[in-house]
Amino acid sequence: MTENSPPADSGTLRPRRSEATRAAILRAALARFAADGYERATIRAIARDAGIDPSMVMRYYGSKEGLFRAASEIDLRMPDFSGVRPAEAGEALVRHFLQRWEEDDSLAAMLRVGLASGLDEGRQQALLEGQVGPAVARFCAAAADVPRRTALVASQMIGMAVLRYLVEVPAVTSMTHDEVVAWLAPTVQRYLTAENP
Amino acid sequence: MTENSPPADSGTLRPRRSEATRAAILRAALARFAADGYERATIRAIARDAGIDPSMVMRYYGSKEGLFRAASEIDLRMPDFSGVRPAEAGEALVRHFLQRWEEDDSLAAMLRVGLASGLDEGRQQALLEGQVGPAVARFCAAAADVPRRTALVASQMIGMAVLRYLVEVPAVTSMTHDEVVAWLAPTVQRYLTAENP
DNA sequence: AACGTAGGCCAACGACTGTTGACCGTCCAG
DNA sequence: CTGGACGGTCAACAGTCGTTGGCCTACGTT
Repeated sequence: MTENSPPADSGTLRPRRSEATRAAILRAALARFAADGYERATIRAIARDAGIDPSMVMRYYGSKEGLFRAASEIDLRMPDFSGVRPAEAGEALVRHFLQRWEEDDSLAAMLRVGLASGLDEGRQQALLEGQVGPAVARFCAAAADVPRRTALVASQMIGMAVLRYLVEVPAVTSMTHDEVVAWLAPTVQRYLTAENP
Repeated sequence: MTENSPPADSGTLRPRRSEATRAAILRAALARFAADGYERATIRAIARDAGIDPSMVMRYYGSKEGLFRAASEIDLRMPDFSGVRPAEAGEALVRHFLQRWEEDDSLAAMLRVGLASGLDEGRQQALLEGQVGPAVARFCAAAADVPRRTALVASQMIGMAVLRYLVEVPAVTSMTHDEVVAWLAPTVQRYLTAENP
C-alpha cells in the first residue's frame, strides 16, 4: 500500500521512458531538501522544479518521506586506502572528505537535513559503520577499537563540515585545502593510530 | 507592529504577574523546538504545554519566529580561564563544554534547530566570536590567529556534540567524561597553542 | 485497426497551520 | 463606586500542505 515500489521489473527489460522523470524528481528533491530543509521543501515546489505534476511524485515515491529516503542515499565513495602508508592515513582521509564534500553539494545538504529532524533514525550510524568504519579499520590494529576511533574521526570531520559548509564561518571557508589538511590531519591521524590514552 | 516588545517598563517597577506565564511559554517552546525542530513544533502544542491559549504566545512574542529567537538565546557561560595554565587549556575547555552540554539540554537542542534551517543567520558566528573567541584568545599569543583557532576548536567540539547528543552514536555516548577529555583535549590544545603548521 | 497500458494532468479533499479580533473576568487606581 | 487596563479564552479566517482519484493522451503490441 504505502510501499509504492519502482517498476517491479527492474532496469534493463524495457526502455521505461519515465526514468528521466524519475531522475528529474530526485534531482529537484535533493536541491529543495538541501536549500529548505525537510519541512519547508514542499512536494509542489519539487514537482514544479522537475516540470511535472505533484501527483507524479506520489506515484513514483509513494510519499514525501519515501521521496526523502530515496533522495538521501549518501555514498561517501571511500576509496581503496590499501596503498596508503599508515603514517599518511590522516591526511588521506581528510583530503578525501574535503574533495568529496565540494564535488557534491548533496552531502552538506543531507548533513543539514539529516541532523535537523530525526527522520532517518539510525541512518547516520549505519553510514558510520558501513562506510567510514571499514576505512578506519584498515589503519588501526585492534578491531575492538574501530567503532570508537571511527566516531572520533567522524566527530572532527563533521564538525569541520558544519563550520565550513553549513554555518560558513569566514575563518574556515577562507582556509585552503592544504591548510585544512595541515590542521586536521594530525588530529585524525592520532584518532586512528594513537594508543588508547 | 511585528515588534511586540516585552513590557516597556522593564523589570522592577510593577510585579507583572504575567512574567510566570511568559517564562512558562519560553520553557515549553525550548522543549518543543528541541524535540521536534522548528517547523514541527507548533504554537498550539507549545501553548498546550504551557497551559495557556495559543493566542497568548502571539501576544507575548509577536510571532513564531519571535518566540524562536527568544528561546534560542544561547549562553555558553564560559568561565574565567585566567587561573588555568596554558598547558591545561585544552582539557579545561573540553571539560567545560561537556559539563555545559549535559547540564542544559537546550544547548544540544539549539544546535540541532540552529543548524536545521538558516533562521538565525549569523547568530552562530556571533556566538563563536563573542563567547568562544575571548576564551581562546587568552591562550594564544597572536591576536590575528584567534578567529581561525576559535573555529578549529569549535569544529572539534561541535562534531563531538553532534555525535554524542544528536545522533547519539553508542561508541560515543558510552565514553566517560574522562575518556572524552583524554581523546579531545590534546586536539584542542594543539588548535590553541601549536604553531601555524 | 483496435486496444490495453503507461505517463501525465487536473481538481479537489481533509487536515493542520500561524495569526487575528472579539469578548470576558479580575484587579487596581481614582 | 466606577472605569480602565491587564491576563486570558474562544472561535474563526485564510492559506498551505500531503495526498487521492478520475480523466485524458500517446504509444507499442497484437
